[in-house]
Amino acid sequence: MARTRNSLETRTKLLDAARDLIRAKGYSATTVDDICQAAGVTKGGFFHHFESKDQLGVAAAEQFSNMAEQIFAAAPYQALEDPRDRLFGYIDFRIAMLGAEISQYTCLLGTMVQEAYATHPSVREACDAGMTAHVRELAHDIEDAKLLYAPKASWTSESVGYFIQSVIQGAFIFAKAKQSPEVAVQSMMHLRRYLESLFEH
Amino acid sequence: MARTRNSLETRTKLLDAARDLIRAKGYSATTVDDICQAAGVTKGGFFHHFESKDQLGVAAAEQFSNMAEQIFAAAPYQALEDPRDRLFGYIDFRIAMLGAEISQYTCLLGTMVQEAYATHPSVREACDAGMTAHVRELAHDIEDAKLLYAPKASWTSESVGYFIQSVIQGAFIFAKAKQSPEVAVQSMMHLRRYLESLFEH
DNA sequence: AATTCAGTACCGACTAGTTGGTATGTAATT
DNA sequence: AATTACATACCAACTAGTCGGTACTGAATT
Repeated sequence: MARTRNSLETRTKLLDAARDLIRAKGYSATTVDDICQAAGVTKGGFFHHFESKDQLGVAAAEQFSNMAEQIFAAAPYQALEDPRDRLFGYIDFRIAMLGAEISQYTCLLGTMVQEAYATHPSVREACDAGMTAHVRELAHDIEDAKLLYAPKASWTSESVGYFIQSVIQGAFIFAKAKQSPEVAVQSMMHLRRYLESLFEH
Repeated sequence: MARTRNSLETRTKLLDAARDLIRAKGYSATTVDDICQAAGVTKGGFFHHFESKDQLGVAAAEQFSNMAEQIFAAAPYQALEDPRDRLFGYIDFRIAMLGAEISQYTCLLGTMVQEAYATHPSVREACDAGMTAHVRELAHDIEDAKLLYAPKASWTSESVGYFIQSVIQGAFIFAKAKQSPEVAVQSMMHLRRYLESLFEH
């Protein structure tokens, strides 16, 4: 394997491997050796790029957050002019994602923070930062939609953003438990109905 | 240390220790030695009661499920006559629970299944069974409330039951990420508002 | 009532394999 | 020549699980 000696490429390979393995097995059960093998790198290479396993966890959370931002920024619904339409576009987009493999649509941050919140502070913080950033992004459209369709409503757009993410995270748990996205899809449909009720008049 | 030589008591101690440790650190990060130490039992004692760590995981899930059933069966809202009132009683009860310590209100099943779904089939199954049983219990009241207040609605009570649990599970993730139940409370308030909209006329 | 004895509950030292991390070497790039 | 980007070999601590042994129990036998 006369691999091109490309630092960034190796780092990315390690982060991608970590993302996939942690999504499937969790943070603790994923070993550094697992990640190295999946990325085709040796231990020495791993610790050249990351000081510790925890630091890799933080970096993986950051990379996942960036990847998510790009995916949603590039999604077709962003072209819609009405903020309410963009919001429903987001929900429908996430429902459509449930058609892929479980390992493709679950959230690395939600998975990691469950295990790490009490024992790996830096990882917890990185997961929180990533999820909060995503909610903030969403909250823009919610706020704009509120001004147009529900200016007098008592709820805050931020809380609606967190509610949406809670439903999605919870739906992932059931998709994993049932090994099928069916329940998750139905939950997201309920979520959609609720959002419709918030913006009707 | 009263050397009570009581099989059931020792087993319960092990299961209680497992429940608390796994809720805090996750399934993989919780070692058999951890559990033994917390329960005041040696390794020999542990493996006298459980064939393997996985089997303990299954037993812990079952015990947690039973404990939950008892708690909700004994909750004050069960005395209400109107099924819709009981449903809102359940939601309010769960919101009130968020006032306790994080480690007291999070769900062992949701925590375990995230890590175990792909790698520990027996644990995944036990978690699924426990969560499904809880939804089924909830769905009774939802069904009765539907017959009274929304007989023509197109949604199924089962799907509403799963939706409720999804919100709750997702709320736990944010409580862990933020180390505060604030967001979780607000999400459950949104959930309550949605349920109100389902049963109004 | 005392003795036997089989079974249960538990102990703690041990093992084979795994863990995150390190120390050192070396070929490629700058 | 110096630095970077890895590879290899290694380690101390930890991992789930084993195994021979011990203490206690309760029922049957004496």
